Amino acid sequence: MENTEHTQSSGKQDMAGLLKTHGILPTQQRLLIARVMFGRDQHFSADQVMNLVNDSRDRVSKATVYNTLGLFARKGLVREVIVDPSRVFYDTNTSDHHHFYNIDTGELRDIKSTEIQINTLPELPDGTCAKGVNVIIRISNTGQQADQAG
Amino acid sequence: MENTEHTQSSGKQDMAGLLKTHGILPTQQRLLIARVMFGRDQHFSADQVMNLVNDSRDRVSKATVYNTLGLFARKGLVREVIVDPSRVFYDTNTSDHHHFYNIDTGELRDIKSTEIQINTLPELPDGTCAKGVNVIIRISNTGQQADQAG
DNA sequence: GTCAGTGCAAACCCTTTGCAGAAAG
DNA sequence: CTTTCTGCAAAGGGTTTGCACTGAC
Repeated sequence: MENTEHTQSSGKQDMAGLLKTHGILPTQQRLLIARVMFGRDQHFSADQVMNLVNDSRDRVSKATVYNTLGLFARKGLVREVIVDPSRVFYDTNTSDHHHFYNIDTGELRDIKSTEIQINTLPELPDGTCAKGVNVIIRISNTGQQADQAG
Repeated sequence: MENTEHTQSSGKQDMAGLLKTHGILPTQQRLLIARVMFGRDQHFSADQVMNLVNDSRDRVSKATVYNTLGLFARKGLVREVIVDPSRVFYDTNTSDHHHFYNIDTGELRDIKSTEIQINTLPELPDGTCAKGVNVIIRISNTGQQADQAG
């Protein structure tokens, strides 16, 4: 595979390269979605991506947004983040890191992997291998009271 | 088959007490659900609870199962575990601990809090307080290969 | 007797799917 | 020209809701 460095600044060409690098055929819709996601904030629900893409003059159908996000995740371009039972978030940061999840606002925020140091990891169940360690720190806005102490 | 007369007096009282302790009115259906959950394995989807409850001669409607699980979670009797976008798990173990999640089988398994030692925790965003730290180690059965190559 | 809880089915919401037409190579 | 992708709308599956009935106190 060609090494197409993605400088994140100029756009269309780099994105096409980025997609190809990940084994993804860079169609028009996929480029739109990729450009929208890699150009801004880094956590998106499918719905947010839908809105961002369709704010511009171009448009992509809902089915294609879902299919594309699933494809990106499978190919390692983005990472799925499961913190909310009602929707999946997609994170353009695929490096090793963790998350704050604000249960009041739904905001998702990165924690650098260097900011959480895990000393001991348990031994894995027999016949399994680790696919990833996710730390989620659920936070809420001070002053508000949840039902349960965590 | 199963002995459906086992908890007529003693189990019922304990469960009723447990519910009351958590500020939950111990109705018949809630007792059934609590008895099913606290009597076996410790991670349940709503659907599993539904099946377990309705295996016996008694029955509880789907709406009541969902409402009850939500109530139990809000009252701190069980803990919601969010690891799978397609369903919520309820954990009868509310003490501080973490989870293995087998992405192949969907199996959820406890990790004692003593088995994971976290050295450094990041500082919280302004105006927020921590509601819980969840560590999820996603595992898969050895030999199987995920899609993510590039 | 009063008020909360329950059951049913329909509503909801996010996500996936089937298929015909369009685009990519 | 062949294969893959896209769009639409409908289906799916877990969860929630509205309302009349039942049960708890």
